[in-house]
Parts: sequence; structure tokens; C-alpha cells
Amino acid sequence: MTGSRGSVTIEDVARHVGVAKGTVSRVLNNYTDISSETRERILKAVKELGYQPSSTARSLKRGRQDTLGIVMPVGRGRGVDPFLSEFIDGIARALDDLDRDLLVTTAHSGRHMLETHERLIARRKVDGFILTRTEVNDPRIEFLQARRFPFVAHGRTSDPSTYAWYDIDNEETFVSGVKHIAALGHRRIGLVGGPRDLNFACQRRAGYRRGLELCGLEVDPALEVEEPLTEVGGVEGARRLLGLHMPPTALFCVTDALAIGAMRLCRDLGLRVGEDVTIIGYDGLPVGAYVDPPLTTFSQSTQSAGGQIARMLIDVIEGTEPAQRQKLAQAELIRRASDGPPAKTPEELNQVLRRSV
Amino acid sequence: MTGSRGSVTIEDVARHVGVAKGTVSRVLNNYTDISSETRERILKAVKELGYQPSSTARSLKRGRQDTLGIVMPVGRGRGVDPFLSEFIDGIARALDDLDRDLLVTTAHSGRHMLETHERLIARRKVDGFILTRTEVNDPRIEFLQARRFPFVAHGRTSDPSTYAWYDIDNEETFVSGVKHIAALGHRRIGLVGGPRDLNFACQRRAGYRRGLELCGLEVDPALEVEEPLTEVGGVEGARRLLGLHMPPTALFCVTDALAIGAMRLCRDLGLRVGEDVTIIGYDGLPVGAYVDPPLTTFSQSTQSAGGQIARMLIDVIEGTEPAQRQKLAQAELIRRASDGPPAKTPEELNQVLRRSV
DNA sequence: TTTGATTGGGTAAACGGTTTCCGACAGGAA
DNA sequence: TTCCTGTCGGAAACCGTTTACCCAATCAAA
Repeated sequence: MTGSRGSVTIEDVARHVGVAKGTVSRVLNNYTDISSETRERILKAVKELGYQPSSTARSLKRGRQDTLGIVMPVGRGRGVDPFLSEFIDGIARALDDLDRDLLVTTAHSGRHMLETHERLIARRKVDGFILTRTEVNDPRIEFLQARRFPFVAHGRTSDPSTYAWYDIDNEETFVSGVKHIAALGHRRIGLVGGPRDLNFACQRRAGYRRGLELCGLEVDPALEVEEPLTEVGGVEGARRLLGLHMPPTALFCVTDALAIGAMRLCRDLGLRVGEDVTIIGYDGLPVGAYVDPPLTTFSQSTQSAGGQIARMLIDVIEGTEPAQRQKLAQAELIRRASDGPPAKTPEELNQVLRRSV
Repeated sequence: MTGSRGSVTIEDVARHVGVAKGTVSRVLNNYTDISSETRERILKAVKELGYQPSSTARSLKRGRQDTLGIVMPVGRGRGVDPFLSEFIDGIARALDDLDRDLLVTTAHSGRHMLETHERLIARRKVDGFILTRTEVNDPRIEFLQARRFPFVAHGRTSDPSTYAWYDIDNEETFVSGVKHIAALGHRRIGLVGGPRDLNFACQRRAGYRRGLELCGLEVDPALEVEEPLTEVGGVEGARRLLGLHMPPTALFCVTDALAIGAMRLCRDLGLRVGEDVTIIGYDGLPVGAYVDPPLTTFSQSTQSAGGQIARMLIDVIEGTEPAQRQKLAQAELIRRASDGPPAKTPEELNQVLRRSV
């Protein structure tokens, strides 16, 4: 009743019904040239025996794995993006419907990342990749394009015309964020930015600048800092900006982690966030609603992004022209309590800080 | 130079060298009966052609996938454990060394979870499973044991004697936590617990009770609440406990998310956390250091847990008796600023709250 | 020189599916 | 009856490995 390894094979089913295994295969793959009588008998046997085709054997013959790959960048010591849980959840849900699976790996350096992709391709473990944390000039994209291997990027590079991607309209979002802050009455708005090699950090900075121009405010490079995307980076960035003789009254942070760090510093300096200093983040992390005061932020649904990207990737694998699968999504403002009209002018802020430091 | 599908096969290598493909295979699998001269020539060709064996074909023949599976439980709408990112990171790093991969899926219900395991087994996509969020009576464990399919559980069930697991010594940790709080001078200590079907929640409650007894404090069921493991649950649990006529002066929360919610409620009620009310969490979430005041918590290295579990699972797959692979790890207290001697007696606390509500 | 053991490596059968090719049979038209 | 067409399903090749089995050559011992 079972194959040599203990599981039911197509051969078992065929013998049980008294047909050739090719016939069973045809039924299972919905070929039309099988009489409905035979079809019924086979389906019944399949159910009875609990037969499920071996995906390994099927893959070997078809040359397709029905598996997608994602290689997550991880920092030296600690540090995976917390957003990845949700992202993976979105992908996995979509794949569950599409009857495919997801292979997850990590890589701790750019080099390791490329090697990992190469290994997974050579060993034929996956049919395509999902790329996260896209860099301005991303070697993975060059690599995969050269190999003609399917992929979808979460976030664009400097030249996004030739491949498939899903991205948030970072620039537009930051334009609208600056407009929002300016409308509250702020005149000096600081940017706590991220590393220049991450493309979204650049897009957000560009949006920040364009927003200032549209509001008729001066673009002052002194009001822009770049920090690693952690809470510590937020503390550091806020410290540098508030230490200026004309400090900003609002800090626009490119991620929530940065914003949470910046809030921490303000508390330590005795400043009231949302009154003395406005702080806005970006990510919509759930925890943002529970810090003090609750953080105003921009949010994208990471989960839905994951699902959409998975679908796009499958299209590309099945032959759709990659450039046909590009999507720009909008983030929306979640207004909580860390923003408000400036209670102090930059000069007053400076005086207070001078006293407290 | 390449097989019909564009990638280099063992046949290509064999032809290039002028030997049979069996010979190439033997070299690659470190058989000893090949002359070193032939071996060299083959290895050289392998390198030149960039040959990597197809894991699909290899799996088919060997009956082994070199792939581990993990099915993450996810809530209805939103909500994966944020700790899963780190956990997966730990697993992936270990597997990278061991030349294996990780398949990740999600399941949104108990039923779906079982079906998913069954599908992955029947389709022969993985060699073993890592189970997370173990329940007191976990159907997955029964299921996998009946199928004789390898797995390692992260967390124990009520009867942990017959399978492989890795767990934190939850009970002992909570005993020591209660001792710590009592030593600060607290006499009424509340527990913000989790759902009863999660085993770690039960273990932590047991530790909480034993700790009270050891300190000579009364065990009062009114001081125990059970909430979903989210920030909202924390708000709710704290509200119920602080609403008692003899409210606790300390809240011991079974997770950091609960603790963060509880802190939020205290702030809203005008209570100073760490003075009027002591709050301690458990998980060591990075964000805990950035809430106000920084959260005192117990921590386990999730990443290291992932790595160890991966290794245990591989041992079990390779034939080690599961009961031989069981490990109890200790969590350690990370003292920050949300705990301290009680500034108010329960009576005073009650009066203040009566006024404010 | 014959024998027996050893070494090196070729041959071919699996592994469990999919798919191509082809033959048997039935039914309808001539 | 003969021929043609269409339907159904069997046989076998194939996907890329691993491995059991076998044979040839070499060499030491008898």
C-alpha cells in the first residue's frame, strides 16, 4: 500500500485502481482525455489512500520548485527589522492560496547575500526572489538581471525602469508630511534621515526638501542628519539637531525607531513632545501607539505589501514582462499626539536647552 | 556545456572530464575509492563549470530535503509575534552553517495549522518542524508523534517527557521576579497573565504563585488576570487590577507587550511608574528600553534559542532519540527603571485612583 | 604462472513524478 | 465490410542525482 519510504506514491494509487500511473497523473493534472468513470475511480482511490504527489519528484520533472525565496539582511550582532515578521506573514498568506511555499534565509553582509542568492539558484531551490531593503545601487538586482532570474524588489533603486517592484511613494509622503508640519506653524523643520545607500532614505529626504520648497521654507543642510535606523540613532540625531543655535521645532524622522529614540532624548532634556517639539515618524509600528505621547506616523500595510509582491513575483515567474509589474502605493498619516503647534520659537527652545545642558 | 534547462548538470561535468557521472558523484560525496588524480581533475572541472548539484534531484534520490519547516501562528487581522523575526534569524544563521534551508509558512487557526503540517509532510517538502507558541495540550505534538515525524518544540506542554524541546525556565524566572519585587517592599503584587492554553503563561503563573508563597505573601486570585498578549490586553489587565479596592502596588506582566500597555494606563491615570506602581515585563524587547520609564524586564536571547533549536532538530532528524534533546535555559533580569520601592500603600493608591476616575 | 585480494571506475537501476507517443477500440460514414 | 476519426489509456522516456553491482587491471603471495 505504500512506497519503499513509507509514503503513498502515484504507483500505489495506479496499482490500487488497476491503471497505469500516467493515467493517474493525467487525472490529477486535469487532462481532459480521461473518461469520467475512470476519473471518479482514481479520485476515490486518491482520497482513500491519502495520496499527495511528492513535490520533489514533480519539481525534478517540471523544472519548477513552486517555492519563492527571501534573503533577509541582518546586522552583525542583533537586529532584524521587526517589520519583517509582518511582511513574511503577508507573503505566506498569499502563497497559501497559490499553493506555493516560501524559503527564508538571512545574510549578514553584501557578499554573503549575493552568495546566498547564487547558491539557491544553482541548487534550484527557488523559482524567484523577493528583495527587501533595496539600496540605491543594488548589486542583487544587477546580479539577478544578468542571470535572468525572476525577482521583485520591495523598494526601487535609482533606475527602476527595467524590473518589477513595489514601493511606497516615499517622496510624496514626505512632501505631505512637511506640509502638515508647516501648517501647524513650524518654520524650522529637521530631518532625522537614514543611511544614504538605502534608497528609501534618499527618496524621503528628497520629499522633505521638496516639501520645504513648496511651503516657501528655506532648505538648510544643517537641519538634516543621517543616522542608523535604530532608537540609538534617533537619540543621536535629535541631540545633534537640538544642539544647534537655531534648533528645529519639529523633527521628521524617516522611521518610527528613530522617532522613538528622538522622543526619548526630548524627555531626557525636559521637553514636551507634541508641544515644545513635534516629532513624526514613519512605519506605523504598533508600539508607536503606546509610547508617551503616542507617536504620529505614516503607515503602509506591510502585510498587504507582502501579499501583493508575492503575486507579482509569480506573474513574473510565469512569464510576465517584469517592467509590467510595478506598483507605487500610498502611505497614510496616522495622527496621534506627538505633533502640534510649536509652543516655543527656535530661540526660546535654544535658551531652555542651554540652561538644561 | 549545459543541460537542457540551462544549468550545469553532473552529466556535463562527467563529459567534460571524460568519466562516468557516477564517478563525479562519488567524488562529490567523498567516497574513498577514487584515485586522487581523477579526483583532482573532477574537482577542477566542477569549479570551472560552476557546477552545483540540483537539490531537487538529490532530494528525490536520498529521500531527504535538507529543509526545515516552521509554521507561524498568526492572528486574524494583524499580528505576528515580533519576536519571530529574531527567532527566524537565529535559525537561519545556524542552518547556513549546516547547509540546510528553512521553509516558513503561516497558519491562522488550529485546524489550518494541522493541515499545513500535513501538507508539508505529504508533499515531502521538509524533514522536520520547529514548533512555536506551544500550548498546554498541543495537538501538533500528538499529530507529529503519531506520524513519527521529527520536530522540536519551543516551549513545553504539560507532559514534556517524550519529545525534544527547548524552553525557558519560566517558573523559576517568575519565582525570582516575585522575590525581587517583594525585596523592594511590595506586599500586594498583581499578575497580568496570558491565555490559559499557552503553556508558558501557566508556567509563569505557577512561578508567580510559588514566589509569593516563598516570600510569605498571600496568594489572592483577585490579583491575577488573564489577557490577550497585546498592548491592549495590558491596558485592560492593569485597569482591572488597579480598580480593586485594595489594588496591587506592583504589576508583573507575562510579556513586554502587556507591560507596555499597563504602563500606558498608569500614565493616563496619573501614576508614576517605578514609584507609585512597579511594572515588570518579560521578553527583553528592544523597544522596552525606549518607553518612559525604561522597562525592567526578563530576557532570553531569542536568536540563540533559534540556533540551538535548529541544531537539536537536525540531531533528531538524523536519528537521535528525541527525549535526549531537551534543554532548559535561564532568563536574566534586565533592570531598568520601571521598578522601585512602593511610594504609596494600596490604600493610598486606591484613594488617588478614586479621585482621578 | 596461477590465484586472490585490492583498487578504480563504468553501468544501470532506482527515486516519483510528467509527458510524449502510440495502439486499441468504438462509432459513424461510405 | 472497409475506412476514417476520435476517445481512452498503456508504455516508456525523461528530469538529475545516488548507489548497488560488477568487471578490469594491478599487485603480492603462493
